Amino acid sequence: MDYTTILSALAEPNRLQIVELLRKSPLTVGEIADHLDIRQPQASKHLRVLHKAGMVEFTVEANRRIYKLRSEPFKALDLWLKEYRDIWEEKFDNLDCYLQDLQKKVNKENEN
Amino acid sequence: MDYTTILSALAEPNRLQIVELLRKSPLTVGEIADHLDIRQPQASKHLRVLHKAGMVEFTVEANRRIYKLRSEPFKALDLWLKEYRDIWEEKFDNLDCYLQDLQKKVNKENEN
DNA sequence: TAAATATATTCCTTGACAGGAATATTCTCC
DNA sequence: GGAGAATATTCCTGTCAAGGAATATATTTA
Repeated sequence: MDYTTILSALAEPNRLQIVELLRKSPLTVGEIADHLDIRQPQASKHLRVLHKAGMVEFTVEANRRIYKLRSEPFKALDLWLKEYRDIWEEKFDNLDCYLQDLQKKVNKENEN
Repeated sequence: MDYTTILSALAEPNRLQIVELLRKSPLTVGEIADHLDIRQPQASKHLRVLHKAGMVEFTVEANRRIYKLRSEPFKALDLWLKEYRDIWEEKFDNLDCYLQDLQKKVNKENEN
């Protein structure tokens, strides 16, 4: 899954809004369509694009599907964006470095 | 400048590559066209889109234009992405919280 | 001033994609 | 099993964006 897939999935206004909605809580297709004031088929189609991009997943609940965000693409975007941080964070003083290293260690320990 | 503008600017493969290139160093239009193996007019057009999205700026140097990245849209994306961090960083232990608060204080002091 | 270089712009064509409408599929409940 | 609800899919149409080719604009150099 490459970046342009994720980015073009997010570039469509309705899909971006869907993602914003799902950030707060998982939702069914109908609920999403209601919130965005779009018709159900469009909601389904947008969700399909998001799903193919790996950005959402769903659980089947009777004849409804409950969609929620997946973390991986956001992690990927974050990783990509990290590479650009030194464009605007040119200044690293000692305390900053110390805290960042310490933070990394803590995160690493939490993975186990 | 809203997010979808930035995202659709980045969603095009050639433009994403241009951004990746400019991350390393500023470049002229011709150099960009060479690197991406595209024709000069397409490079100009893509740069125009990136410029309208506020992602690049240029300095005029004789009859050449030297393009470089602007930091603002990346800051904006980073800010947007921050809102999604708790999707995958669900676990906050005490040490984590302590360090994050401390980090915020440090950043705030650096702004002055 | 003429030629050459670097870049931007315009026009045209083609392909992708979003929305509308209708329909198919799947499940629940009576 | 039939009706209704929730969701997915298909077909159609219009719009928009990217690439190609040609041209315009600006700047340097001879």
